[in-house]
Amino acid sequence: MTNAPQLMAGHSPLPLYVQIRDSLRRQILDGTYQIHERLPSENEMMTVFGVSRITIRQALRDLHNEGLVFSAQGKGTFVSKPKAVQNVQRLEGFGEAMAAQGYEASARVLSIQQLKAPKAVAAALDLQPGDEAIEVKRVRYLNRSPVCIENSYFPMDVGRQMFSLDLSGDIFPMLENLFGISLGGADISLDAILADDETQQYLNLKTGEAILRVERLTHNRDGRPIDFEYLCYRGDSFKYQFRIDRK
Amino acid sequence: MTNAPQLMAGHSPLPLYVQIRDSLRRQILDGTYQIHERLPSENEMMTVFGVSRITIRQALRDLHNEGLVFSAQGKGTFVSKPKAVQNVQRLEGFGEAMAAQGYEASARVLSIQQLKAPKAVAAALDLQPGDEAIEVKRVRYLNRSPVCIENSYFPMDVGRQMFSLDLSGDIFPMLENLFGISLGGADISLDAILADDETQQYLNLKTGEAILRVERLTHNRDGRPIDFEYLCYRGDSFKYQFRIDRK
DNA sequence: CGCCATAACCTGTCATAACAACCGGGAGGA
DNA sequence: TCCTCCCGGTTGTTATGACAGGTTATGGCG
Repeated sequence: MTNAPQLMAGHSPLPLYVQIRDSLRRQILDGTYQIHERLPSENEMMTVFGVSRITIRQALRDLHNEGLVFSAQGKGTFVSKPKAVQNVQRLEGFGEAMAAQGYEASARVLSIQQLKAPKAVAAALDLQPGDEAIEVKRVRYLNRSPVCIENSYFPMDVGRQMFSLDLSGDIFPMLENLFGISLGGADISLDAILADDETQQYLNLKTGEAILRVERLTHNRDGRPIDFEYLCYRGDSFKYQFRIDRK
Repeated sequence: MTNAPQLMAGHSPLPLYVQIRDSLRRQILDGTYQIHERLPSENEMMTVFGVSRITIRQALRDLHNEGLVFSAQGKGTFVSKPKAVQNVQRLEGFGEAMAAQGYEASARVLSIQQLKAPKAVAAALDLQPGDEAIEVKRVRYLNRSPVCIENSYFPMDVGRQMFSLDLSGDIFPMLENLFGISLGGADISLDAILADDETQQYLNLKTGEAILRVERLTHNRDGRPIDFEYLCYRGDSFKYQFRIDRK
């Protein structure tokens, strides 16, 4: 068979524009459409996929937001992007991101405890002063070398359930699948600091090395803060990459 | 007069959905609609603004991409945003970003010269090995304190014109307005390093301070690389913030 | 041959219409 | 009283049709 039609009409497991979007994305990523190559016009796609223009445009709009294509009025829609960086626009946990790039990622739990939330944590998680929270400390390994210390704080109703779970894997999929929390977005803040003693020790650092510190506050889809973390990465072995657009 | 209709029919200066989007954004930012408050339903907006549903949805879609609102099927569309961080999803130069937050930003040019592009620069700008490029070195000040050293590299056809310009302001608006380049997006990469001697000197640092290093490759709207920069920020006086979404 | 008008094609915007899926509450039955 | 079912409201998806405005190629005219 060919590459396109037969989008499974009938009762619709997935929206048509999702199927078309994913199909186009696959063809872009596997090189069927090369960089700067023109995609078929919206009209052509209408007949190829057998849907209306609005559906095609919805698929293209998503790809545009992902940075995979760009359009020029009067000319057409073209494949834009060269490479990897890409999907860091999407909220991913450390392990998810690394696995997607073929690294072997693991984690070791240092401690898990219930405590009175520090002021910054309480503010971030929208707690009252004096409220308690769950703290999870972990070390992250990449190819068996320690690269990151992770301090995560959860509100009680979320964190309570963690004492009985295996925390050596990724927490995001756990929140979504086991706890049924739909994650929405995250506010991220980065700066650079010098390693303190504890960090130095766990990351096998010499005195006075630079640390890339990430503060990440993750919300559920309704905007409620779910997870506030400090991530301290070895400056010499980790880069944080992403892509943004102008206007 | 009221706040809504009369969207200037006729020949259309701006698309309707842009006017509606901007109007809603203004009302969200000025507090007319509070956090987590439900916006009028799409049907109500249709009659209020006197346009069709597709136009309303296009406005809401943009606001959703900006992170200002979120929708729940069967319930409605709600104001999400917590606060500032927000618009860092947009590509902005240092001065633009700081001015938007009310800081006094300035820059001092250290040098501008034509040279053979270093290997990493050539790769980023898509140049042949041996090709020349223009290098601009500047120090960035915030409220009169130095906070950042900026090394920018431009391809010859873009950079050549810079020798005769005032480079103490922002370069992005210059590229757009004077050179007529439409900027598209940027790939950004962050890590942490220790200050070298030159950086220490220009940023008034003691020995061995942490530096937040940003590599930023900015493209025009067609995907051609235009500007490759290394930005070295004082770790103690600058944070890089942004927001990302899951799926 | 060169210039310009025009046609063909493309994306951008917008209207109208319909049905699906989901949420909340109220009515009605056990 | 409590549970269930249904209905009205809301967003999600999709079709069809139309016109505006930009780009490119073609072809005719000077």
